Amino acid sequence: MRVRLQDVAERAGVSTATASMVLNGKDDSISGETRARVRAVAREMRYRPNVLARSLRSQRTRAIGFISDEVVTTPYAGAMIQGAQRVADDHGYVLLLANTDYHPDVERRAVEALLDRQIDAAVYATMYHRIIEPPTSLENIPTVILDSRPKDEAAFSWVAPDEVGGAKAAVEHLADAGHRRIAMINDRDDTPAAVEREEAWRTILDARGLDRDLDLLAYANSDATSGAIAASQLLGGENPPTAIFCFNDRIAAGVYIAASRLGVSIPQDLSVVGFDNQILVAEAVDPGLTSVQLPHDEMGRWAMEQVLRLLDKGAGPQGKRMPCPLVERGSVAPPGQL
Amino acid sequence: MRVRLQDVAERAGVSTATASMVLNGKDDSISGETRARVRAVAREMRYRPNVLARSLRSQRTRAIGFISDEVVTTPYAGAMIQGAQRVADDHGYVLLLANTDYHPDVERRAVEALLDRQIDAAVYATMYHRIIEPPTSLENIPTVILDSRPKDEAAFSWVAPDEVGGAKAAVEHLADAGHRRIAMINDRDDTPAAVEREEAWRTILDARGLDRDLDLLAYANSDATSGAIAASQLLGGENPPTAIFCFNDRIAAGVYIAASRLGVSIPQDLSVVGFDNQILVAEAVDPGLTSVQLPHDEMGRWAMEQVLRLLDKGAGPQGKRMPCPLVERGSVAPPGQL
DNA sequence: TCGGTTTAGTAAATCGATTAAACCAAGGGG
DNA sequence: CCCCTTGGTTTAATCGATTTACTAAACCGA
Repeated sequence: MRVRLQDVAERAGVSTATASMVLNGKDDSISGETRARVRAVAREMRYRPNVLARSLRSQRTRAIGFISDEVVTTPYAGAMIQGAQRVADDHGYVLLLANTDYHPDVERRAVEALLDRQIDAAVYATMYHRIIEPPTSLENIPTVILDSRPKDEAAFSWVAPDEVGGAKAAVEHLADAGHRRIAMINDRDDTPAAVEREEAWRTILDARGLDRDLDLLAYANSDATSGAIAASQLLGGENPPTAIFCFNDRIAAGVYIAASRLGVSIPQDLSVVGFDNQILVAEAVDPGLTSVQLPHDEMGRWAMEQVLRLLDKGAGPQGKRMPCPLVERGSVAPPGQL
Repeated sequence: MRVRLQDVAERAGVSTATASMVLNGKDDSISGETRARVRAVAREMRYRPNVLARSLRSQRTRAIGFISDEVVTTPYAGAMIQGAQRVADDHGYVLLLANTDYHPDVERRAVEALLDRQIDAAVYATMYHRIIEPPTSLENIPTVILDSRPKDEAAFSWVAPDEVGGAKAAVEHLADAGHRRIAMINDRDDTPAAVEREEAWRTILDARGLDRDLDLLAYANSDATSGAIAASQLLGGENPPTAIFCFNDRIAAGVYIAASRLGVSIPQDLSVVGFDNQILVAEAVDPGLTSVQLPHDEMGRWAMEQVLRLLDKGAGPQGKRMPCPLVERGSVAPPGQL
């Protein structure tokens, strides 16, 4: 059986009230002697407060619900949880995990379960950047959206990647290397990530006065096989690009495959930039893939820090675009002298 | 303010005792009429019990601590959490996350924090298979070790990959394809994974009467660059192998890189099998990498199921080796006719 | 009609803390 | 000598449920 506050109090010859005050630092009106005795006994008996009882009384649990659509299949998500978890831990908070499986009913049940446990606040995370509408029951507690944006930006705090900034950096990097025909293989889905990255690509091409033919844009599903098909298409044209900016690293891996089959060598004949900076992919290909990093860890941290801000300062909702730095490896070089 | 049981009871004109019994199905001695009324009122008022209060009274929280050394950086871990989480969820349990950062002090603090919250049981997960000694405070509650084995196998339940079985399958697959010179690139660390996979490789070579020269075994760190170096070494010998079994997929990616540089084509001139079946890597290379899958999801499920078994049947500790299936892609073919 | 059993329900204790209010002794001021 | 602080501590209420022990009324057979 665990040692209770009462056990400590008895052994120290005081009431539980006194013991409680001493151990919680509210000991202004407790004599130094008693204070020392209680502390000594508590340590000696290895007393640890029952958080359940404390929370019930104080109406604060120091638990944060972490709701996500898929928990963690990709390494994507891992870093987000990790970032959030660290910050929570540093402040004596604990994370309560739940997932929605992309299903409204499951989501409702999961959120209820968390609220039943009286979580103080929640983080609502998604596996990829999109526009969402969290369950209304979350409006009653501080909630931060992680890796997406809410339909109603005034209702929730949120943090999402700065897709435009990241994509611009990627395309500018290629332009700076001297490329004039920079293609893009985008994802087929109509997500903010796809839309904004493509828009950024267009913006830079125009700003730099570079070629922007129709046949410099191709679409693929987000996997290597599909990426290889799109790449063969681009490279098989009559005036092929000298550089390709890919929606993600898996598509970029497909570009490597297509290039190798066509006898096009990277980076001499073709430069490639990916997105996501998935170490596993970026370092599995040769030469290493230059890629834009999604700042999952930073976003996770920011989300939790924002939760804490909302909790103690009662600050208002806030949105944040997190910068996406370019990570250079060996897949970019000046265009070949054809 | 949330609706309390008392509110329901008042509205229904009964005592909280009655309301509690009705809502918990202990209503043998409650009239059908009262029963119906209480239920109706509860539904109408959207009553949800306060789990904190219930847990305090009943001494059971329906919360399971999930302790891991790194939480989740690799996709490895993701699947383990996922598997465990699903099972927990199905049984009305919730996961409380904590990590140890491979540091005993952090671990102690984390475990204390969980115990303070009165978790009913714990899962102690690691990012890779090794021999561990969980903190003694966990011996007081049902604890299952996930992806490792305890020093004292009688004290804890555990589940770990069947390394030997998986590795044997891989090497046999190569032998079945007709290879007689099957090399292995192993990890340098002295972990169960490395030891057991190498042992399995030896066993099969001997059982099949295949070559087992010293120069068929190389070591590398677990990344592509290091794998490439080891592979060049193997392939540059005077009597090079026709197949390589790699400790993991990242090393296998290195083999691809080395092969491509040496003009050795896969699978015509060289067959490759990896370990881990990391989709990201296995599908990023061309041809796709045949690899042994680590059953993370299954292990996660099993661990949680075992936790539940320990909780309600009070069963004794148990160990389990989870099979590692071989996933075939395109990296294995019969040896070339040199 | 009486003791005994059912039926239907309630009062109060309990889980383990926190905290507002009350209490008591000592000392100082009028 | 009484009142008022002040310091030091305790009493008791409270958080929101569960559960044990108990009661009141109805019923039942002899």
